[in-house]
Amino acid sequence: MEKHEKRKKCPECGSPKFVRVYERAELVCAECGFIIHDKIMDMGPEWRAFDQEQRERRGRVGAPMTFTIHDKGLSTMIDWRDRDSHGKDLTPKRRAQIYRLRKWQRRIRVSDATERNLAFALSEVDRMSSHLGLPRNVREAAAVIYRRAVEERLIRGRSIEGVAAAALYAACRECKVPRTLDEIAEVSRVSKKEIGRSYRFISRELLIHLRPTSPIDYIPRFGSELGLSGEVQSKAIELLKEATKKGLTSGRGPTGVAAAAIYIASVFCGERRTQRDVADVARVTEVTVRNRYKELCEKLGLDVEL
DNA sequence: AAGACGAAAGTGGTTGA
DNA sequence: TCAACAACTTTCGTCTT
Repeated sequence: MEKHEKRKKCPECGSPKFVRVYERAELVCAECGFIIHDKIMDMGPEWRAFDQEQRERRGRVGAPMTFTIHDKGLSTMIDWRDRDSHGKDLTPKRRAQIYRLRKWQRRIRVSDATERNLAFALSEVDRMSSHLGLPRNVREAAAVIYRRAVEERLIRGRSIEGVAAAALYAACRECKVPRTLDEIAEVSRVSKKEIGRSYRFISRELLIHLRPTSPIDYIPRFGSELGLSGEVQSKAIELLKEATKKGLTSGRGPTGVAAAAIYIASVFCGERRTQRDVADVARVTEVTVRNRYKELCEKLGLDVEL
């Protein structure tokens, strides 16, 4: 049995220890925090089954269905070549028939405006996700939210891009892979302001109630970007749990708090990063890092020896 | 020379009348 | 609709390593 299990090793530090973070769809090296694989939720199609039992248990059949293609990837395309399945030319009569079929398929598939808009919106979601390197499950979640928004007729008067970006923002938070409004806005074609407005609107109308983003959710990403070990990240999370208990995080920007925790943890574990570096990945200023870090030190009674 | 620290003024968004 | 407000940023000068 065990022979088949090739021990994976971290490409960064060679450690065989990993921490699985399902909610974030990440496989994180326990030693250095390197993100091995951010798509562990996407385990591929179950196209093959090796015995009768597996065949019966197989959950999905056929090509995988997805919410990110406007017709859920289930439509059949008529080939554009005028050949039959053997590659022979079609008779003129047959060609005319196929031509008419193609015409109707086009009309049915993306005929009305809503279908076309949906297709466009979902391609936008996909484009933005690619830019941000988001795992597939987040894209699916965003697509589901967008579809619901369409069904509830919430798009009228709002831009498709705005709502698409808002759906993605919501999906990120839902999946605990938060991105800031700024980050979304950067890869979007609309302003941060509009995304925020759309987000508030659809989350109210669709009754999506998301807790305010926890600074803890930012730790793996920031830690990884700074090349910090799992040890530092655990320490930072520990710090943040303490801080949350004492109400130090409410009313503060989660990225700033996360940055401060990372900074403290990095110093603590002898893997120091400068305030500048930490501030950069968290997209806040050094001043904010300092202020949060001062608060944390004082109120948590930490002795800081640098 | 680079990083840390802090004061002071400015910015954009929320809130409550 | 507007003003007060808190969080955060920008800028800049000083201190520390």
